[in-house]
Order: sequence, then structure tokens, then C-alpha cells
Amino acid sequence: MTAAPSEPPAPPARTRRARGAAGARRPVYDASSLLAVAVQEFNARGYDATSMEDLSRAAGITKSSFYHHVSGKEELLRAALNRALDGLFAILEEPAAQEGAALDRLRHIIFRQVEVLTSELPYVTLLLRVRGNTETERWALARRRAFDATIASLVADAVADGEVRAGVEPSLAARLLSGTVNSIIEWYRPGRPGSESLPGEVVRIVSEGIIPPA
Amino acid sequence: MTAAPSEPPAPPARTRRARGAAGARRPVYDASSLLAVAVQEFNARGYDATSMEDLSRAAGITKSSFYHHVSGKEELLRAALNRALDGLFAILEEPAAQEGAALDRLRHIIFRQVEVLTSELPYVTLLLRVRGNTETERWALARRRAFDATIASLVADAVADGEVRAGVEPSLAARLLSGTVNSIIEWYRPGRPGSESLPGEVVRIVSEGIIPPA
DNA sequence: TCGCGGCGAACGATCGTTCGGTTGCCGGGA
DNA sequence: TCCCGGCAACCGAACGATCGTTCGCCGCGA
Repeated sequence: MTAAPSEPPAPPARTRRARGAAGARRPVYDASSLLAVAVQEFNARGYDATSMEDLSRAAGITKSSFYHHVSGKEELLRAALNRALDGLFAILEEPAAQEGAALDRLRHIIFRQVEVLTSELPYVTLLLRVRGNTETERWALARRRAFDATIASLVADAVADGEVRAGVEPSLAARLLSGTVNSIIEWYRPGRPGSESLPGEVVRIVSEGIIPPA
Repeated sequence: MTAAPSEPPAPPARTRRARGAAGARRPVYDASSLLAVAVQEFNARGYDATSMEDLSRAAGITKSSFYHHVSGKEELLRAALNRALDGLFAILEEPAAQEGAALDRLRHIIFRQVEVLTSELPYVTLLLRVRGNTETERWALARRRAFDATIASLVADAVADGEVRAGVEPSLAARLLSGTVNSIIEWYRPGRPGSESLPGEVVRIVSEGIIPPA
């Protein structure tokens, strides 16, 4: 599928120069800036629908030049998914995610998960759209399921501790919780007013309900 | 991308016979059964990653035979997206979605939306993953946005009528609401126990909160 | 005999990737 | 100071594979 043409030649987001300080050499990319460009294109068109030609054009160089900096398409995907997963799993290592009542830990994780979702938006977006077509994607899916399972067991703990009122089926609650939080990537865009209050609002809304009873 | 081999030759889900009653002719597909096969494959691998070879193999015939029944890949997508969108928009035409207090109409729509999501699962799943690469996909995205906008304005009405307690930012609530409901496609599979009570549980959970305050 | 369902082969286009070659800045020996 | 060898960045062209689609033909039941 050939999507609508991505952009004009586009002012590439170049970052550094080849060497030294006042390098007269032409601007140069590093691996992470090319990854950022690639992930943006992946998210715009979908990984499979994005060609290496698309990526190199968005970077402002030719396809063969692009290959001088990166080892391949799937390697770009792997690096991006890794970044997203590392950000998410780091949350579980925080003291507030490991100590205290289950419900408090859960609320902390939700709060931080929204923060990571927004700060690492392109990478997490890519992660949440993976389908499992390659070994790389299946590995990412497995890691993601492990993260969700941790949250699900925390929800179950909270119910078992009597911290959540009866009638909430734990596994259903956990699934809807993850779905609600993850759906933020569908509409959140950085730099809009009110962004900094989003994590707190999400925690409050999943606690009190979206459309509370009259 | 070449996904893992889909299946062995696969017992194709053939539906009818060519003609007459005791037709000795080999089984034959109609357009809708081939659409069902195609949509399942699209969802398993993603639309772009699914080749016509994959589709015909899943149907148990060759690629060229497959083309004898369908006019092309994008036409299959269009038919599938249309089916999903028709199902969703039909909800808005129901009397209970048009009469009564905003909050009641909203709850009815959520209930029915979960029902349609589950009964038309493969088609709605495909719809919710469209990225907008072709004119067909952009048309589907526009229709989907119109549906979401209807719900968003209903949420705003409920807030304006004082039916929802203060502190809920209407547009944020509407987005999280849609995200929560739509996330069901990520895990719901038909035929599991408790399926019939899901719509009611979802309505209750978005009203009372997923992890209510202690 | 007609025609529908199915088939193999091939079309041009595009895919991810590789290769050989050119450019121009830079460090270091004369 | 000058020059030169090295090398990082970049490019055009092409590779084999696979893509969606088309074509001509065949077998068989009505």
C-alpha cells in the first residue's frame, strides 16, 4: 500500500555534526534521532505499510544512505519496542510500586503509566499496535503481557484485601483498566494545555467512574 | 513481512453448493463467507501484512480462484469496514438512543455498543485498527470520528444537565469512555462464559469506577 | 454445448537489502 | 604551511523476493 506522500523533502531533524566542534562537515544523524524519525513514520502509516524509502525520505537522505546508519527495518522496530517496554517496566521497580497497600501501589502505577505513555508516546504507541508477525514482535507482545499480568494480579490483591468494593470481577476490571489507560495514545498529543494534570485525572476517573450514577 | 505460516491447508469454512439441492459440484463460497475468512486473516496479521496469497490459502483455493469471487483486496476492506460502521450507527437510530435524559441515552448506547462490538467482533476490530493509508481507510476513519463525536456531545449534554457530578471534564470523559469500550476487542473472544452479562457489567463499571476509592 | 469454478503462469510494481563508487573534511608527515 | 591518505557520509543502481492483479485454459455438471 502506498500511502499519501509523506512530506516534501522535509527539513530533517539533524542533530550533530560529524566531528569536532565547528565541523564544516555536513550535518549528520545519530542512531537515536533516526529512530525517532522512523518511529514517527511507523505510527503514521503502520509498520508494515512503511517502506525504507519512506523512512529515508523523512530523514532527508537516500535509502542506501539510511542503511549506512541503521542495520535494517526490524532492528529499528526492536529498538523502539525495547525503549517503550523499558519505560513501562521501570515503573514496577519504583518503591511506591512495591511497598504499601495493593490499592495504593495500583494507583501509583496507573499514575506513572500515564506519565510514561505521554512522555514516550511514539514508542508506546508502536508497542500497543504490534501484531506478532515476527519473532521480534512476539517477544514484545510477551513482555507486554507480563506487564499487564502484574497489574492484573495487583487488582486481584486489592480485591482480596477488601480494598475494592464487591461486585467488581478482578480480571474484567484489570482488562478494562489497561484498556482505558492505553487508549490515551489514540488522542493524546504533547504540548496541549492540561497535559501535566492528565495522570491525576485518569487515576481519579478510573476510581470514581467515567459517567457516575446520578 | 512474511508472518508465520498461517495454517495447514485448513478445512475451509465453505457454506453452500453451487446450484440445486443435491449438487455433486464441489463446495462454493459466497461473497460474505469469503469476507469472513479475509477479515479473520486481516485481524491476525494486520491488513498490510496480509497478502492475497494468505487469504486464498485460508479459503482453500488459489489466488486466481479467489479473484473470481472478489474484486480486490481493498474492496474486501471496504465491505468489512462498512459492516462494522453500519452496526454501530444503527445503535444511534434506536428509540432509546434518541429519547429521554442524556445520561439514560448514553447508558443505552454504551450497552448496545458493547453488544455490537462482541457480535461483530472481527469487523469492528478491523475498523478500530485502520490507519488512514488509503481513501477507503480515511473514509472509515471519518465515519468513526462522527460516531465518537455523537457520544462526546451526549456526554457534554449529560454534564450540562447536571446529571454527572462536577469535576469530570466532558471531552476527557468521552475519550476515556470510548477507549474503555473499544478496548474490549483486545481480549474478548466469543463463546466464553459470562459473555452475555458483559454489556451490563461494562455500563456499571464505567459508572462506578474500575478501582473505586476505598 | 455452455459456463462456472478453479488453476498455473506471468505481469509490472515495489519491497528490504547490498554493492561499488564519489565526495569532502580531517589528522598528521614533510 | 602544504599536501595527502583515510574515512565517514552519501549516492545510484541493482539484487532477488514478494506484492496485487490479470490472463488463458481446463474440467465437469447442467
